[in-house]
Amino acid sequence: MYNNPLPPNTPDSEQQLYQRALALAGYTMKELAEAAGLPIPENLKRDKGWVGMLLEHYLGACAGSKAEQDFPHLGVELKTIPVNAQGKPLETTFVCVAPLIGNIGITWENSYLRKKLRRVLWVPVEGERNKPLAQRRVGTALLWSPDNHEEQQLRRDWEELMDLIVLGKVESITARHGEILQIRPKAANSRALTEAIGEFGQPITTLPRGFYLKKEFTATLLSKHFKI
DNA sequence: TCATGATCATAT
DNA sequence: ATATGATCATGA
Repeated sequence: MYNNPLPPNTPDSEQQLYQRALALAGYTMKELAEAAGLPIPENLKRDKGWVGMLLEHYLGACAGSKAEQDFPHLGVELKTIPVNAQGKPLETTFVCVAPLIGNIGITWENSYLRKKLRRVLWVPVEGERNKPLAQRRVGTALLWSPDNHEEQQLRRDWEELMDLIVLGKVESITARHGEILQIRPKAANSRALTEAIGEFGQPITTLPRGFYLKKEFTATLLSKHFKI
């Protein structure tokens, strides 16, 4: 197998990527889909990742890549985020799967979640369900890295949640754990199972989980940047 | 009304 | 089943 080749149109610097993202502001999904020659679904019920894939296309992300970020050569992760008319997030943000086994030697410093969030290109897109997908517009993109405070919040939550996983308490974790990070199911359906550690240290089978950023956190980071 | 738990599509 | 991309939809 070949390694993931970079797309021919991938940006070769962070600034170029950012400028390209800024240039999308104001366009509707219909305009972008038509210009790209892509069919646009009526809604996202059966195409939940459609907006993300469309933006990946425009920004030259490595589609289908198994690399650690969308732009591995730049170390940047792309996140589209659905927002309301006031720019507030309508959904939590999926970051990555929570590892339920094989966590010996895993620390915050070398964690996959930290790596994913080191540098994020946030692209807000109107996402209110009463607005037809075709009419939804792209907002102003934001390049972000966690500041010291944000990093400490992330670290505390990650360590608390990972402790529970390692101690066999994964099935007692709810979305209410964590200040800014939460763990929720991330699966095709409730019958998809994966291996984890049970309350007596024995192997169990449970729903795959993912780390998500809570809405209040992403709302704050977006507003911080756009405030005056 | 809204967050939690559940789910959808596709590629490998 | 796991990874990518996330949003849906129902109970509180």
